[in-house]
Amino acid sequence: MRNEVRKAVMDALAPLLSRAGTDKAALPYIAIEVPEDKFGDFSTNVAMVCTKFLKIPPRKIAEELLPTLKENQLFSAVSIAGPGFINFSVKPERWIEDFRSIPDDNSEYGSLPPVLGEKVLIEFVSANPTGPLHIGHGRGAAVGDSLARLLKKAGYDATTEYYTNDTGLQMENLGRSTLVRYRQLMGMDATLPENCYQGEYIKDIAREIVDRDGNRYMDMPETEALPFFTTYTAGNILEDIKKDLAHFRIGFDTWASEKFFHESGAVEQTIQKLREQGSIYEKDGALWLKTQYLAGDEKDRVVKRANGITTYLAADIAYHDDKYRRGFTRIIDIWGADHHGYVARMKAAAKALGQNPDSLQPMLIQIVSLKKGGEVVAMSTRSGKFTTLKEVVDDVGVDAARFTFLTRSHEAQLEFDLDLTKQQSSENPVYYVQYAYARISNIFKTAQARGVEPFPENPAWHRLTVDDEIKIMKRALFFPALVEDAAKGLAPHQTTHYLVELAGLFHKYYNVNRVVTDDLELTGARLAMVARLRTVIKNGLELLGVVAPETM
RNA sequence: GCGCCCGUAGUUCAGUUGGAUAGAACGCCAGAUUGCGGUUCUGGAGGUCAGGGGUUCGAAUCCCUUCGGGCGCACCA
Repeated sequence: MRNEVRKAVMDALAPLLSRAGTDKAALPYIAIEVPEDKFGDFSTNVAMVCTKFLKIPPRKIAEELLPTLKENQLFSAVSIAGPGFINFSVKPERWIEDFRSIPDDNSEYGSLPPVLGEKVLIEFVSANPTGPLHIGHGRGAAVGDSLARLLKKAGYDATTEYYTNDTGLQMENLGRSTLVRYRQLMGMDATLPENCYQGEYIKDIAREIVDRDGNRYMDMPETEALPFFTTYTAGNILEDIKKDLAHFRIGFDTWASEKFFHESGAVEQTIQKLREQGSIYEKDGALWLKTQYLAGDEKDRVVKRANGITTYLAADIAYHDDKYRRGFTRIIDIWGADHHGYVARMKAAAKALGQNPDSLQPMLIQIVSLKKGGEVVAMSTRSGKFTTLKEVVDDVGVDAARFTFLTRSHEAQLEFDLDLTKQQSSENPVYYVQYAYARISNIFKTAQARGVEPFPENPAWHRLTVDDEIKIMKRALFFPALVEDAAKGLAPHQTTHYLVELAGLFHKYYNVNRVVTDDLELTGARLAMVARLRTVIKNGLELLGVVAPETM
């Protein structure tokens, strides 16, 4: 529908453009919006936006467009208002005509035609296998997964990936942590170094090794035992991470490993390539990437240390090179907000690799603060004192957790209220939306119990005259536009707001209107309507990875 | 000290690449509700968009500045 309005506007604008001798490629973005009710169904700022361009006052442009727009059969009314807005009312029969094309069988709806020439990679979570996922990872997971669903729905070729940092100094620290705990369990007087991982889960893993292999590693020198402990611990933790993610309904299309890029020689090759090409130079025995020159970074960054060991950044450059080689044209990296200093570095890397830096889109997820019993729960990472994703999900459930993570823009800090999220009442948006779905499902059960034909061949659409019915149909029909907007804006949280609004319209309607009545014709029409509403709610929840329940 | 992000109703947050009288939920106040299924609905109060300056037809949105909060400033990852 919105696209039809856009086309009508563009068509009307065409003569003015050719008269001015300009083509529409140079045109600024023209908004087709859904305004407040009183202004009609759609509005556009086209006249204001084109003022500078055409050197004509906004109201004058609007007046020139008006006759053409009024001829369009889509509209029942077109008017100029305020500084130069053009407001449209769409003919009621056109709304119904469009609305009836929504499937009434809960099937696919809202998918947009394929976007050609774009291949998107979304990398997210990518937590180091040094400990369990915490609540912040959960937010990143929910955002990344929902974004992937959204982009796919919007017609993009999108792939999800998890990058494991399974090598390097932190991995050694991890292995040493387990080794020390192991020795302690074997009765040895060993103390855990500062830079080691203090969490209880390390002890559990050490205990597993004791049960498995007994004292086998006690006599070994550390250099010999360490690799085993590192590999075992990381593998063990990664399995737990995968389990937690699976339970949170997060799946990845592909898994990438830092170790692989080192072992395959890709890291060295990439460094070599960039060095020959002039983006890397040598200073103080180390190799530096010109991040300052390439992307305005504060300073240049080391990719290979003086001791010959490559840095994390080096591997990440090789990894991103690999992403581009695999044919991705857009690379979305979802990171914690504490990585913002890393953005310039990777933009520089993209540029050095010969790519457009704009094709790399890091999304920084702001922190989550946990609130319990009205108080904010303190969290610190390394010390092992943090709330795990698993704890939260076990407490509030997968649906509520996912939905809550997606109620806020990813770039706003989020307060996660455990008590509220756990509550199964209308105060909790996720239940409010799910309840709307369950209610509709129940209406059909009622209809069935009363022997009413739930899907009449030709619903009497003209019987749907209640104000709220029209509102519901219009809002439901906005769904494809929502998919388009949210995908374009990388803003999956818009889906939750939309669903809450849609559910609100329905609850209000339900409260004053009965669907199943003795009036069979009206009943048939209303059933046809709520069936289509159900489709939209289900497909919306699907974008969030939240279940649409038949019963609560 | 330098850099990045943020500051919107009592609270948590939206605000569609600058648009019409800044919205929602929760909370609060007042009411409705024997009905398909409970966890329902209606109305109301509530704002210096942190403060100040600028850009223009028009600013919560863009620029400068002050204040307040978060984060980052490694040859760690």
